[in-house]
Amino acid sequence: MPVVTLPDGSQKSFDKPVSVHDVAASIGPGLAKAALAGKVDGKLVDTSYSIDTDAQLAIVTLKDDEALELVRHDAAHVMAQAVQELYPGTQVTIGPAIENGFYYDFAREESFTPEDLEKIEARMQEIVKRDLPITREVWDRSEAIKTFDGIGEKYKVEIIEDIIPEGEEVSVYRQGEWFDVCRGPHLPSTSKLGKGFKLMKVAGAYWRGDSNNQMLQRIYGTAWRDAKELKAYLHRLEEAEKRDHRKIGKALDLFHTQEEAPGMIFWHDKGWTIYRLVEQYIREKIQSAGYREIRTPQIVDRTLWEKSGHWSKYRADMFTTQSENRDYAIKPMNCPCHVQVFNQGLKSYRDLPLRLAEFGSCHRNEASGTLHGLMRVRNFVQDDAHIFCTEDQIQSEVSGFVDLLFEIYRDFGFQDVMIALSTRPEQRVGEDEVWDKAEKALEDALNAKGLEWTLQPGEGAFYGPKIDFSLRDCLGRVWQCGTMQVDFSMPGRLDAHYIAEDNSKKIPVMLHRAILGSLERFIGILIEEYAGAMPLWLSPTQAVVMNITDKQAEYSKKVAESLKLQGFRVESDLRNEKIGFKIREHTLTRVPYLLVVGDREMENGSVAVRTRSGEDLGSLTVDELSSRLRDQVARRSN
RNA sequence: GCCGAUGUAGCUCAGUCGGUAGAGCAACUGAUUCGUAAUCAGUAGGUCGGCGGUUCGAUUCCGCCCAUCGGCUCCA
Repeated sequence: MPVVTLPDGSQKSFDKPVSVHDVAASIGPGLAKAALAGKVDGKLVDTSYSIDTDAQLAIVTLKDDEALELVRHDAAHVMAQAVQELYPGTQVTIGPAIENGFYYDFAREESFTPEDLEKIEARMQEIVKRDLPITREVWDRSEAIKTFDGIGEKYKVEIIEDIIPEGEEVSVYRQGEWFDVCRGPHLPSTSKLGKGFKLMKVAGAYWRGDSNNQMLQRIYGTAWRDAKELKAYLHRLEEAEKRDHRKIGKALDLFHTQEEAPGMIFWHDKGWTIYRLVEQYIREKIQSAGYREIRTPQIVDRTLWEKSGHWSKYRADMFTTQSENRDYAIKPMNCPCHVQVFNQGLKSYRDLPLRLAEFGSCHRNEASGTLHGLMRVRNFVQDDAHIFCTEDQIQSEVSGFVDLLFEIYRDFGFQDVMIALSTRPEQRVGEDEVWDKAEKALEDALNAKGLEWTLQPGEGAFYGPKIDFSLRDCLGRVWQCGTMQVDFSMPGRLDAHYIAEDNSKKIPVMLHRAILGSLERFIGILIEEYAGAMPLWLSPTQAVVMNITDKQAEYSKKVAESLKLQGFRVESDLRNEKIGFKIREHTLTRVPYLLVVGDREMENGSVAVRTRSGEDLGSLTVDELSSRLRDQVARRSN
């Protein structure tokens, strides 16, 4: 005799167990048709789920966010069915819903081609049309293993064997002839998938994410409530692709790369201007935060890397060179050198915390397949620093760092920062009590700021826990920028010590920290964030003075010169072109201010000001303009 | 590194079922001196990513390599 309570508080009682679908039908035929799933006491279930005790029930329809996930998951199943119908012998593995869509990993000898994707998509549409009921079955575990083994699905067998404990039952979803092991829930039938899906790309993916395993073929798709939402998503993607820093970098003449130096950037003057501005800004920030900037060698004898532990662990990823029978490594990081600086002269506890910063150029021989524009390079410069301190100072240093980081991110206009705390991995150095203390220090610092963060257990470095701060690129890909890592290992390995208050010799803790991370990567993200229209303070060219006819050439030069003397980055465009042509060109290269001078302006000593967004600010005197620019630069506003 | 795709003029791209290639923009020359997103005309520009093979002949077909793009793995 279940009593079902609906979200509006109304109750319905039934004299026997009822399915979610039955309840929906008892409310109305429209709802029965729209019902895709149910939420029983907060748990998402199929519409066929039988309610036999009193329960809270919400009927899930396409309007609900949960439904979108079901749609995506079902799209994966329908795709797998389509693939297996079209390409017999292909084995299925796993196929989850993901952000914006779904994927399914297949094991098949031949590769899927773009034409195959079209065929598969067409077959999916057909399966949707067939309107196959999707039903849940419960199988005995050993029976399931036998069945999947019998049809040659060895990956499925492995999944059942590994994921489902012996003695437990296996839930299987069936649509027509096709069935798959799945936790569910699923839509009531394939037609509910509708027309809002599209296959996007094929990619390789290792079985179970392990590069020692066989490589499978992953087909990615996107799925939405309907065709209209799909179209909107595809449009958003197109727009996002226009922000790609590699495209903008070329279009705005910021940098280039070429075959002869894979993963390394040729910075052009405009891009390098941005780079220097970013670096100079950070330099000022860290100076007032009590850091001392140093500079250490790029090429260092291998013995130092052996001592630091990098040679044994990362040798393959280091560029090396040799001279006069000595082996060297081109530094992949600055920290061992910073310890050398720390080690010069006897340090006292009074010297701590000692914060050593360096914009050091590092090289890492990243795997070729991982390189990506400015985001993943082989030569980069970090806004790197190492803080030598006592264990007791960790928390206040972390706290101060987090404040500085957010102040800086704010100045660059970033709001959406993802924070993750990574704790002790299985293989590690250091006492557990020290780990406890360090992890707690990091956690407390984050919580004290009221920040949202996620925990990544076991993901810390072998030498200590860390906090990572990540930003997203235009396509939503996440890139780590800031970092704060506690290190109990390296100072000891490299003989760093200080004299404590009690006159004993102690090893300092070292904090590795960066705010922007790689300047290359950070600038890539900046370019995408602003779609190339950098805020005034970072614009390589802040204004262009353009004349209407040759008559105003001298005056234009004078205006440009005067602004340059005041410290602004200004160019003049005196070409014999129509004013519309010049405006178009400089608008497309995202110059913030376009200063037009004709006879009128020349007469009254002004400039006609237009912004890159097309706004007409009317006539301003050069003084009025420069105070406007100065103010905007000071506020770092866009 | 692994899987797949791609590589043609400075840029964006078309093309050749094997007979050494084209457009638009940019560049250059000339004309035009013009008021807020493209003035007109002309000229020039390519070892068709690299190396090798097949062929009378390869940018096109085959092999290897390099780079790029999308994923996977990795990221001290």
